[in-house]
Amino acid sequence: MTIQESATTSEGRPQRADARRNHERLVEAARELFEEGTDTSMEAIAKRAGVGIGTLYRHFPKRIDVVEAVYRDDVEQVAIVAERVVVELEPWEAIDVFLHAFVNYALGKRRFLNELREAFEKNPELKSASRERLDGAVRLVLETAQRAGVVRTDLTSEEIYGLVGSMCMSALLTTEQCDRLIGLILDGLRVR
Amino acid sequence: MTIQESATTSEGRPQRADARRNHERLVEAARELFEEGTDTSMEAIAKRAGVGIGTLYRHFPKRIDVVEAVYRDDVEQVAIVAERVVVELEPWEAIDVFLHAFVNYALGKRRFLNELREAFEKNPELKSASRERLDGAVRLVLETAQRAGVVRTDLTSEEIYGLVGSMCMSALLTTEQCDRLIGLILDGLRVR
DNA sequence: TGCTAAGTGGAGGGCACCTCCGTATAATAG
DNA sequence: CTATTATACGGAGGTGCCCTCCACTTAGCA
Repeated sequence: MTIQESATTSEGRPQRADARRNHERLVEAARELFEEGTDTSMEAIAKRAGVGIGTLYRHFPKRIDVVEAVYRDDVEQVAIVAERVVVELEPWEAIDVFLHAFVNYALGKRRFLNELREAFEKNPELKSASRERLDGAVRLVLETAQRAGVVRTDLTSEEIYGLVGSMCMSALLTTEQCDRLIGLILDGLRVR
Repeated sequence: MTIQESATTSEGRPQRADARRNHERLVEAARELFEEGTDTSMEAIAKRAGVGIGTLYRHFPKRIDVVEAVYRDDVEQVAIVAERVVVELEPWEAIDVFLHAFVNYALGKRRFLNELREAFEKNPELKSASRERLDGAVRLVLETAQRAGVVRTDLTSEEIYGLVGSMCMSALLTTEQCDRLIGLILDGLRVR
């Protein structure tokens, strides 16, 4: 668990402005560095965020807490994409854009599967909460498309989630193969 | 690549007896320690093998080389089980015992999937060679059972290998679930 | 404007991977 | 059996990483 979940700690004053800014910078820096491998050092993350190493550790007591924060943020981004596409795009376009964003998210996770497993073990709430959030995002987009009649109705969000998720996690498929398979899945979903 | 593949280097004298003994001890010690997590230190491996740290590094220049050696050895063990069961056991018993040994091997690999991926990347020959060896082992046992008429003939070794392998690799299944599923698969294979 | 809780930053402890090189010894030749 | 030498051993110490600690700084409030 990181120091705060929202702008305020559970009791007492609101978090100071500089602390909040640094927190955001650190997550941002960590995500950028994780893009190219999980073997980034804590020092590198702090440096990139423009803060001291002590500050990094104040916000994230252990290395695994940084992983967790980046993961939480990624999940949030995917969920936000879902909420945006259903109001901003046509139903079919929405599911198309969303699934690609989802795959993009999931493929990134392949890199630190081990670290993620560790984080899940340490904190089961993380697993269930993010799973719920992601499943809700898939459901939102899928059901919108289904109600609009552009996607077949004999599939549930869990099935889509499971199919796409495990496809991305498989060590046997390349990124390109996953991309092509997403096209295939979309074709299969579409009502003709 | 470790220092030697067999008893002799590519040219020149045979390897010294003490070096050979230490090599075996090191692989043995590493396997035992890896059983309970890949975060074992090099010092711990050397100590358990009863050799100095320098000796460990003489045999395995990088940490990943130890992982590779243990993996090679594990694959070899599975292949040897295959060769033994086909001559020592009845055909049905043979496939039963072998598949359990195979699952046992594969489940152990879940622990250091990341490290293994790294080893494969560094040395593609490792991946193809072990895959070939394992597939050959499955084929030997399967075809023996098929010729004896105790196993259905409409399945190939690749299919069994893929099915059992991916089942074991899935992060979603527990060891117990895999064990039960192996029973299921065996039931499905048997000619009634 | 001054007070103080909240926050910052980096020196340094401890541990892990790996290198280097002086010492020891197995294998061979005389 | 002894001498020779390539081969192998072992561990002190270099480097880098995770993390702790605490003296210093600052945002936010009265």
